[in-house]
Amino acid sequence: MSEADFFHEGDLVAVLTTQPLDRTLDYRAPAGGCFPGAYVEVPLGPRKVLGVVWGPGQGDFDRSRIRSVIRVLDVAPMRVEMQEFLTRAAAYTLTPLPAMLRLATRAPGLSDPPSMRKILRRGDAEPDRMTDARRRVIEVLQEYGGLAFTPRELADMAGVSGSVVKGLVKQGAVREEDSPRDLPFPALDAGRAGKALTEDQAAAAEALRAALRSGDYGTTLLKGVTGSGKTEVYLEAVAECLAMGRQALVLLPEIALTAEFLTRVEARFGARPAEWHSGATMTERRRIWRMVGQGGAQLVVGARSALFLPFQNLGLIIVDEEHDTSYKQEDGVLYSARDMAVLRASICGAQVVLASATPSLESWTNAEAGKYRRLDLPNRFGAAVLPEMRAIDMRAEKLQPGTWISPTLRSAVRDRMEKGEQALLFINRRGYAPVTLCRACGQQIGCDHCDARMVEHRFLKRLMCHQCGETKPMPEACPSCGVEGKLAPVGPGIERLAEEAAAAFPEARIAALSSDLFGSARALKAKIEEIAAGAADIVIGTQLVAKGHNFPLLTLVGVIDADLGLQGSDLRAAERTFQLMRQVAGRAGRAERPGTALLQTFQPEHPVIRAILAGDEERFWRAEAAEREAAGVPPYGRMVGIVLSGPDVAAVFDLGNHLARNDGPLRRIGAQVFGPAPAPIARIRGRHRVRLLVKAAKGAPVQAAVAQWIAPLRLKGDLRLSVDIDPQSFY
DNA sequence: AGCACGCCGACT
DNA sequence: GTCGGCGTGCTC
Repeated sequence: MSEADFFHEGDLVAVLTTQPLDRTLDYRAPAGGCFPGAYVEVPLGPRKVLGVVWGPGQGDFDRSRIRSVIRVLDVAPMRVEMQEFLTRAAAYTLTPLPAMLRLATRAPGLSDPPSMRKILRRGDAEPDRMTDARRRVIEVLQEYGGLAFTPRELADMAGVSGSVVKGLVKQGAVREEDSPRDLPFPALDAGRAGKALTEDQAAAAEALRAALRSGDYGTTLLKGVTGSGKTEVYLEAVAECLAMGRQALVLLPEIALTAEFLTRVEARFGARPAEWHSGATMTERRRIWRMVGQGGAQLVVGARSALFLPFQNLGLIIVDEEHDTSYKQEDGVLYSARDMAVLRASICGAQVVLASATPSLESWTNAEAGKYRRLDLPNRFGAAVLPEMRAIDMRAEKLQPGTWISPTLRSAVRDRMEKGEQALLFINRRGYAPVTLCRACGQQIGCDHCDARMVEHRFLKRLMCHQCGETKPMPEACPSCGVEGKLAPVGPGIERLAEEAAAAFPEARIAALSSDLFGSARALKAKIEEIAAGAADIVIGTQLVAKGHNFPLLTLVGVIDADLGLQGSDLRAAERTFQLMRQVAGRAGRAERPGTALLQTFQPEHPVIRAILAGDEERFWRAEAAEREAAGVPPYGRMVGIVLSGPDVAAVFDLGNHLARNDGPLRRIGAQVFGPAPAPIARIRGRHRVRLLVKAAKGAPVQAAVAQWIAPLRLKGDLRLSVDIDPQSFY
């Protein structure tokens, strides 16, 4: 930072606060001046708030009313790259900049001075009288040599009360010292030898190292199944980054941030990295935030919000399991960690590694288009044994209305149970939103106004399009084949399917697995471990959340509705089905007994189903890509979700209709608006939610148009509006 | 986000 | 008369 950028006392500076104001406010620089990027405390009305000196003051406010910055906080100033990152992330996600700043300052005690704490060492004096308790304290201090303890730690380790320690301090047998509360993280040794790599792994690692040495931005899609050594390969890139003196960040989905993973990192670098996750204590968060900001943390392993830590010299971001949908969703601000990682890296000249066995279609497309480098790791143990995959043609099956397990699948399940093996019944989406289809021809009832399927609305007794909200009465005969009485709502929820399975197999032990059903990821993980050990005959779930778990007894997977997503309602459903097949390939069954997968489908000849059955990955991606391109949906088109919510349904719908009617700014860029329709989660904590979907061409300036579109809104009462750029689900 | 200001209904 | 509901607007 040059001298010219310095603000002297009394100069006007623009300060961005974490308060939801739509602009920066002018203040006078404090005594001693300040640099741009300084974290400051400023007066705002009767309060003191946290802010960042964003640049020179705008000077458009009555000078006599401008107040002074109270003080500059004792933390490393925000770098220009971070300012740019926050600004562009705010613009991309249509989030107010102050909300973005909040994400970047989510550590407690930023405004506290670097605090000191008391630590205890062995003193020179001897206690006047030696007791058992006193002896134990002194023994602990001697045993650990030069180490110092907090009073609490020392008392606990010696098994005495705090007053014993206090007494010793008073007599000088134990000495008190001040020590900074936030210490740098232990240095990581990038020079240690890593695990021996295969030729393929070594080549991939070298490609990543070379990319890092360029010092420029670049993104690499690192594709490899579990067991292909992905982690070893990207840890080599981390080593190179650390050796260059730059910081590295490894992002993991929250559930994958395990002690096991950290142990591997520790084994590679000889010390534990900083761990940033939702369970971290206030003290840990503050230490990480400060140390990342002043270079006292070389490597952070963390959940998505770690992207907003104040790195000073970030050289590498790993996004592990990049396809994981939990990378979207964030309380407060909606952003995709994968996209934000790429944005942050492109601003600060860092490399991104997107690692996955089953990349998202977005990343696959970017690699195909040459925007990302692509590295494929072949399985160390030879080609994965894919399960034997067959389609069950549901048009030929005789099913009772309201049931979903076909006779063919049923007998396959029974067969496994008789052999003492397990079966998984897989539903590739959550919730309960039955789709109406004809059991004679397999055709689904589509909406006349858009391409989405219609869903039965149980209260209205009509069909409703969950994309545009259009309703129509349930027809008697199938509009496609004319057969009467064969139209039925299809689409089980986990609970409904569990009931059906319990009725069909009364003696079976059934485990229903849904992330909604478990309070915590830990409880879910424990349940999965039980199941892997054989505690259930039939497992019903929406995903195989079992990273790193083998299911030796699981030899049958039944996909209840493989058609979901083939007609544009839930884009990721086909991806999830395909990913499940890959996961099953790696983890289910024993070598001598590879699993079987049965896909219930009404469209066995559909190219996507055929690609899944053929087990041909590239063919699947191409078929999926073609479907999406034809439909003009992501990644070949842009979508934006607008969710309106409020306690009064009518008011929420009124607002939705008002928006839908006044769509001038959207039409000007050739975008369409669908809705209002009930949001995927139609009610949360008494608030009704309604969604509008904006669909635009790929290059269209959709953020600007949406911003213009919603700008004139005045949200009355308890109405809320949130914008979801690139939503994950569209049904 | 807070917090004050201000304009309407049920009380001492 | 006044206490208090929360709609509206401001904060450099």
